[in-house]
Amino acid sequence: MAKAQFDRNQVVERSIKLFWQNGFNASSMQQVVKNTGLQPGSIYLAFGSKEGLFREALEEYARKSKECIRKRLDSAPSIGDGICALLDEMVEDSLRRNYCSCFLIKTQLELAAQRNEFYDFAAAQLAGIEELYRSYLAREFDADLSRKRASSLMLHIFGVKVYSYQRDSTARMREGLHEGLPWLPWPQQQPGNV
Amino acid sequence: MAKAQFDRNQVVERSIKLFWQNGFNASSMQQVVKNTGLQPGSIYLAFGSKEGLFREALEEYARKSKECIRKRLDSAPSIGDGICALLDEMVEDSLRRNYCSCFLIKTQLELAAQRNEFYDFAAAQLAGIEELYRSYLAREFDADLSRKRASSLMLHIFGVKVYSYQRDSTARMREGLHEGLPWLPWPQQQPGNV
DNA sequence: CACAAACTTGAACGATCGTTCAAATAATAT
DNA sequence: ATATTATTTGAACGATCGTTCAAGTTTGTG
Repeated sequence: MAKAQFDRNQVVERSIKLFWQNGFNASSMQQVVKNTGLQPGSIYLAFGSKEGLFREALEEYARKSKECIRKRLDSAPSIGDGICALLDEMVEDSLRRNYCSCFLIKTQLELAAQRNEFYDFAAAQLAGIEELYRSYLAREFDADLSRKRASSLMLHIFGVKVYSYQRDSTARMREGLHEGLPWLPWPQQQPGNV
Repeated sequence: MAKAQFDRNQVVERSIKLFWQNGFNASSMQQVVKNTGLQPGSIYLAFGSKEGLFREALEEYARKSKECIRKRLDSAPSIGDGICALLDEMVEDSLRRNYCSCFLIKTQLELAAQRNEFYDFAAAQLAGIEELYRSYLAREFDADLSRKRASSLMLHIFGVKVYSYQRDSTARMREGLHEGLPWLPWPQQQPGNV
């Protein structure tokens, strides 16, 4: 018997890129064929359907996203510092030429009307990320404040993931983040201001 | 010569509903035919293409959105009160069974990868809305603070438009908004809390 | 009423969609 | 080496996509 000849992980990675960029509906299986180098039959044998491939891509993206947050917060001198670093990365990310917001958010907005499994999954994962932040904040603040600040933080993160599409938005985003999240230990006040 | 027999405005309104709900790609012209009652030929004579109809729908949505903001802020006792009322409406809106976020934001996220005219239009309109808030805030705050608070407000609005898809999110959103926008004259502190 | 212009109709078009499957090929077991 | 099984191939399928257009109908004009 022959083993799988292709690197499943690489196929999933390239599918993440495609689906993340264009969304579910605007990504065709023919683009998948082109981007992965696999033939239709191989894809369908391995993933069953377009939905199957999308599911695996979305799950992998969510897994990596949470892993990334945990790593950052675990390695930071304080939770606040870690969150500042994460927010700063998000703002920096908006400068990339092919900025793509967040795969989970895009999936939720695109597929909300159909209320399908992907919408539910994305919602659950985003809720999981809020819970992740809350649990970290709970190490430094009381339960009530942790909950409130996690909510406020999520509002800002969602905001950044949309605001990033605006032209020359990085400076305004940073200002807005400082305004709305004054309890975070921002590296330094922007010089010569108020 | 015969005049147009159908109500163009009604067709645009129904197209807004369809496109807003499902997005550009997931809305088919056959659904438009079904929802408007018009035949394909009539639609193409009046709007030229799917893009043409979408353009008119998006433009009308943007026009009404800005009008709605102006009305609210003009009729409020203060800018802050008006903004609170608008935010409260957005939070309330998330309880509707067919909540659809914001047509401009959804369009931007869906069509960003193609960098087409609709993406540019949506971005410009959202920038216009931020400018609208800034100009109103400038009546009560100095230029620098108005700019910062308009940015912070937009981050929160974008945040609400995404966060609203989360289950039972209204209470957490309200908390998050109070946390992040403490300079607004919120009607009353939630009772029996901190 | 007759004519012309405006508008509606809806079957049909080519393109592309997601998907299938019989045949070819490659890898393993005997 | 041979048989068997796993995998790949890629042409082709039916469905649906956005769109067209010749024919039919309605409306305004003279």
